[in-house]
Amino acid sequence: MQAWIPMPENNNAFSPMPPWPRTNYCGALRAADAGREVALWGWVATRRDHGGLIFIDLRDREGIVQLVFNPAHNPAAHAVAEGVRGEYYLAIKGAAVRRSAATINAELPTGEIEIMASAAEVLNTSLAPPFPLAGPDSAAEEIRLKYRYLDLRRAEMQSNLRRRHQALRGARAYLDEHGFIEIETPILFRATPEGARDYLVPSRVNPGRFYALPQSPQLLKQILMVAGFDRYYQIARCFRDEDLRANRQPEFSQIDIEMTGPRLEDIHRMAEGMMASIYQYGAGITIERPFAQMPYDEAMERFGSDKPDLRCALELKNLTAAFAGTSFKVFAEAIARGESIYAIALKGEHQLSRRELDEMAETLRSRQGMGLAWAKVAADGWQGPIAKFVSAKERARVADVAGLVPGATLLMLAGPRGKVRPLLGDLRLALAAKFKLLDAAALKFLWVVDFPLFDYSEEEKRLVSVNHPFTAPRPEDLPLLEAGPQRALEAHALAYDMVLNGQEMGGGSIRIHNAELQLKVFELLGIPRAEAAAKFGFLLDALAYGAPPHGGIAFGVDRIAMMLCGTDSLRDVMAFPKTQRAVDPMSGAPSEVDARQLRELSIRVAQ
RNA sequence: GGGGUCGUAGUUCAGCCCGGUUAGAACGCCGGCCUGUCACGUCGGAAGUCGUGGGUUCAAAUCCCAUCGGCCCCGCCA
Repeated sequence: MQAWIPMPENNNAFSPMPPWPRTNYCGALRAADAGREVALWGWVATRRDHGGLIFIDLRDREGIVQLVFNPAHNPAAHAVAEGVRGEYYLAIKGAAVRRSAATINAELPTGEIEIMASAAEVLNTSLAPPFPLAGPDSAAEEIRLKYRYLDLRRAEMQSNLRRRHQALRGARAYLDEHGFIEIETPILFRATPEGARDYLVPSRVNPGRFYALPQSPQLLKQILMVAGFDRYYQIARCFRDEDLRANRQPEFSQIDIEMTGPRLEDIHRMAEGMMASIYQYGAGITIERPFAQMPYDEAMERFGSDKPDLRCALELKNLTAAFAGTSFKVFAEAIARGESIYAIALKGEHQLSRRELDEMAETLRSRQGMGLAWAKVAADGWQGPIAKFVSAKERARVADVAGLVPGATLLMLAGPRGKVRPLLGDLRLALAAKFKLLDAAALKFLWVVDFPLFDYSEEEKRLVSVNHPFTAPRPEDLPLLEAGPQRALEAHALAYDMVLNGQEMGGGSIRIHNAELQLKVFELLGIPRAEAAAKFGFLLDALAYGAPPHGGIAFGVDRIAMMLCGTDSLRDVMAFPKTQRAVDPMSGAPSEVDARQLRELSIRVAQ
């Protein structure tokens, strides 16, 4: 960290306001502006000094424009340009003139004109930037984050953040138009059980007590429905104290939406309309509606994922029945244990080498403890290590189920269905990437519906919510909730995810608006009535006062921005993200604090 | 918490396997020359805690151990 900034040399004429107003953005000038007198402010992108003539590319948020300093035309301005360096901030005046045919730069939107400078002032000097600001990112991420103000000057980051802004404009425009009211909810809220680890904030005036930063405004938006706002939205900041990933930051934004009395299709049509507006504003793309819909069970069965990427036609095949009675020991034993055999069949044009197959099998064996069985399908039988254990009858049945043609490669896994399907789902995506089966330009939207209400946590030895504990079950499944935890696992939820190209864009549910049912769900989750009353009493109370049926959805703003910008990293669509260890290299957060601050908060740091 | 990978001028990287002169390149920076460049050109120059600490060795950027940091992944997280 720099202890002090070296005093810039020619800064004796400090003027807090530019000497003249700006008439145009540099990058917004066009051929049609030729002949105008313009006044510009901007950063020096590059300077090309020909000894006499000096060219400067001046940059602002709209782009760059070429300035020409000619000593014969204006010696004073030329003298200023001689002393100028990269990232100096200049104010200039001059005439926009059409370039001669030979000097037009077709690479630049402003390339048909240039500015003959008649006056120039240095509003601020600059140290030499620590990394190049032109072109794509060419510096380590740590350095980009430390000098984020410079990184954000780059055209790519300017474009990403503006696209994100446009996307949010699209969301707001749609929601405003459809009667949704934007309401802010507190950042200082209370810790609740379930879900992710909370960020805690100590209370000075209540020693020993803590606020929690909201993981989402879930409970508050439900209470706003009880309060009668009928339709609510918010671009909400959410906080989760979990380990980071390329697409996970400790604080992130959601478009949070709730409405009173919706049917499932009301929410879906609304969300599709909003997404269409986002794509229209954010990318100028018109997306097709309504979106396709697929039950969770089907998604898992066909694609091994609850967020299938439909850009790829490859599907999983259930071969359990085809191998019934097989003499291949591994499969026979799996079937005897009640397990399943699933497979992916690659077409003949997608060949894997023996080495690739072995590596794939080795990865599955070492990481998952699963044995991959593979076979290449020839006209007269199968080839591969297991071929000799498979009878002609079985081959025929498998060929039928999996639609095998000669030349195909069959990749099979045997094991518990809950394990085999997701593994093959991952394999499917890896194969799709390897053989370039994904159309990069396609936008395959999908609603995944009919999620299970509960899952069983081996770790905690209890039921856990698949979505969150406020998700309503399907009405026809209510009796299952009364029949104990085992039967409750069969219950389905009125929950849905919006999936785009294999990414979860958003998800939501119809909520429980009945206090008794809510208590029942808490009970199934192993939360005793007393604890529920202590931690969620305010919600239960609210539900008891004429709470209307309600439901909603929340979208990941950052994910949406990533899709729109075509980047794989959240950090490229956030202005000030944190590193994988949740540190901000620019400000140094999180930092130690004064002993006095800790004392006021009644906090002692354990050694 | 675990696995992988990277860390060498301001920046991006080579050198590391196989230890041995003065640790190189490009871009950037500084200075000279240059009136149509747009990644200007050209001549010259400065610039290094080889992440840090320890060990092995006559000798370590290079081999070993530990540690810190970036990134990716698993766990975790919807």
